[in-house]
Amino acid sequence: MKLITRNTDYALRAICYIAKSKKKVVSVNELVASLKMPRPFLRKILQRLNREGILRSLKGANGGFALHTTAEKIFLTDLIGIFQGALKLNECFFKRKICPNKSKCNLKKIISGIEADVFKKLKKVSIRSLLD
Amino acid sequence: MKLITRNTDYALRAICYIAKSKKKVVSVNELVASLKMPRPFLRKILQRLNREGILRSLKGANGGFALHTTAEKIFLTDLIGIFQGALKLNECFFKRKICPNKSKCNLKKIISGIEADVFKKLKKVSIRSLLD
DNA sequence: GACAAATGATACTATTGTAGTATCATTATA
DNA sequence: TATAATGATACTACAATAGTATCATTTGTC
Ligand code: FES
Ligand code: FES
Repeated sequence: MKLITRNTDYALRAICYIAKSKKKVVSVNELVASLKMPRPFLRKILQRLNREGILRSLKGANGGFALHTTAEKIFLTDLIGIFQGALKLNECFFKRKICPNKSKCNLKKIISGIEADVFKKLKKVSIRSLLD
Repeated sequence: MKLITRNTDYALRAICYIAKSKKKVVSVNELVASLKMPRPFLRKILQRLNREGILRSLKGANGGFALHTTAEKIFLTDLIGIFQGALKLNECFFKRKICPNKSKCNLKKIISGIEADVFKKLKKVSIRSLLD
């Protein structure tokens, strides 16, 4: 079971790199050279981050990607939300229908509690806090 | 992201059913009729649980499955371990090699903490505690 | 002993989610 | 206008999950 998939992880590294960079705007070329990630995959990820408002992009020569906001305001939960969908540890499988048990199910209560807890912790993790 | 996959979930329900049943030994027929799960899939799961020492099986007419131990001694983490492998939320993707950063990586520390916490909570959940 | 009712073992298929590629269009700078 | 960048989109590859199908073996009952 993975809490963080590869695209989230790559996104994280790329954003951290950009945040640490002297230059505001960083090209995919530079990112690929430094982070050793597959270029087309990384491009897809960065384009997505641009669409989602985490990064902003500049086209044309000398173009690249920059933070749209600051490292303090980007959270791990944002990235997980984008690339992995809402965190849902919890889902009743009972015949794939809405479960008649839902309200009294013990398991659901337990898992929901864990989920809330995990989310609370992840929500505190900003890019800034990962930069050392 | 799923904390509990379908085979773990089915295993859980089946074990609970057997634990609640008046009869010690319950046949797949009865389980399928009551729990409405796909029969061959459930069989595969039960056979696995037998091999893993959670259930014991009785072959031949009037055969079926019974708990190998008591409901107090079977934990959610056992089932997750069997069907989903060791819980590892955490794994550095850096070029798939062992990461040189491992010791100082902030992200790793955070995720490891969360993992330990989740595991601690799941470890407390016995089948008994799910029976109402 | 024959038959029926059960599980054991094993190999196969289907679906989904993740990971990654390929290509062409568009934009900005020099 | 050539070039260096991103935008958009469609496609392929791989792995994990979910499920099926079949035949062999064991056991109780008539
Ligand atoms: S059995 Fe449906 S939510 Fe638990
Ligand atoms: S970067 Fe390798 S463990 Fe975090």
